[in-house]
Amino acid sequence: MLDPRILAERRDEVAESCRRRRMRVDLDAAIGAYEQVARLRGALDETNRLRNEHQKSAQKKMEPAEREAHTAEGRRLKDGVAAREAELAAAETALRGAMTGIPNFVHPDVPEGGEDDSREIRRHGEPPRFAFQPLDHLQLAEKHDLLDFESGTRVAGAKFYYLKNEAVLLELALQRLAVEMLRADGFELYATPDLAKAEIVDHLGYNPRGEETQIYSIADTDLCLVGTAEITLGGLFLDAVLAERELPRKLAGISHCFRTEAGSYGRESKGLYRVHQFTKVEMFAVTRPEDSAAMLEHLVGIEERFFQALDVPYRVLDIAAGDLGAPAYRKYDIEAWMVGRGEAGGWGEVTSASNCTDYQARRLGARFRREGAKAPGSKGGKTEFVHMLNGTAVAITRALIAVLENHQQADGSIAIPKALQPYCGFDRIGR
RNA sequence: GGAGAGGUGGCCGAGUGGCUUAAGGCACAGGUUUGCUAAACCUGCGUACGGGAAACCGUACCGAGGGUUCGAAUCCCUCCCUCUCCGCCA
Repeated sequence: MLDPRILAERRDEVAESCRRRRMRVDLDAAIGAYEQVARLRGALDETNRLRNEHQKSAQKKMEPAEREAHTAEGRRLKDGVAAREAELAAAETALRGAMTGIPNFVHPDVPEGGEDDSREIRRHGEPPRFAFQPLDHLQLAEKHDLLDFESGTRVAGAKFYYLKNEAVLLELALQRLAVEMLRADGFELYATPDLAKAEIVDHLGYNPRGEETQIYSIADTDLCLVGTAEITLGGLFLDAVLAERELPRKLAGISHCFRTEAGSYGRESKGLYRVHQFTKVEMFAVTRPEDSAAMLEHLVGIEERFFQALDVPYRVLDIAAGDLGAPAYRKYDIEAWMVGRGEAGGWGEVTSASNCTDYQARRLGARFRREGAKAPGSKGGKTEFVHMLNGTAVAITRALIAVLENHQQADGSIAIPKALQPYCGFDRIGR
């Protein structure tokens, strides 16, 4: 969420950001709602002040008639307070509604346009050339008995699957490789809840309910199945006030991810590419405002090192404004080469790293106190909102596609990248 | 799941209707003093919003939400959470 005061001050910038994102948002309604809230809060404060004054004057002996008049006046004041509180609550609800539709600012260097306008900024490795007809990951899985989509469909529904045999060990190996790399880089390791309260989901900028939602809800509770550990890692900082010397915080979280994939059936959704459940190791960082840009580069660097270790060709994209999520100020995706995409292979998204600046932090109440400022318990310690970033270390299903398809051999076997071998315990699938 | 006890400021902890818009202590910050280490004393010390150049002033907040009352940390109701014991269980 943006700060309504900042919205009022920098209205034109926000309007520009909405234009670049191709979103139509009524900014003036939000500004008006904020002014209304401020006005009503002032009125409530004043009414409360009168009421407090009135009560203090009652702390003495009074004649019955005087006492009665005083009591009547007290009732009147109380009703006034209640009425203004109701007005204020309604206005605050309206303001929240207006503000949640407004996306974050956009970094000036982010490319204009939509999905197809993202800018390729780096490329590593070359798509493999096979002297034989390569198979896609579904065919490879069939050949080596690695996946069971049919049973997944029968037991849980379309787009659910079972991993089997070496695929199971590869899932664990990919997790372990990612976790070891992150630990070496100073990340704190977490295994996180797969459910979160709708309120937390909302605070991270995801929409937990409604037609378009990507999020599953648990019936008769206020819980959601998380779409990413970004939600639960971010939730760690609910109403937190951190010391400056604690920053940056770098957290790695393993979770299962659940997505309804509403409206996405039939689009690039072959096999494991788009499924309702997968396992992910997520990176989450909390920084001072001046450090978030460098942290975004750092997160992408880790993602690149991971795919280099898997010996998979990839490219890095600076995502265009029209394709950014509402909380993201800037986003880099990594696309790995996938042999099975399109006619002759293609790039498929495997990771995504976003700098959400203070957009999520404001809603979560995640702040920090500068070193110069006084500690809690003493005077004058202004707090500032932290910046929050997230990035995929590894989304197992998509990494699995890339590994299987890129490392298939002429004899039909699949070579396992060296970096994974210590963790999975084999160097080849098949033969 | 059953039974009991609790949730007060960064921490500990007092507080059963107006004399507390939260005592006292710890921690923290500034100062005074004692020729070391250290201690003693004084002062200050929550968060958010609004007003003010500032000193400061106003309002809200004692787990959350309702209720009673002219007045609630304090009484009533609902919910959440924590702890102890029992049961069950991976």
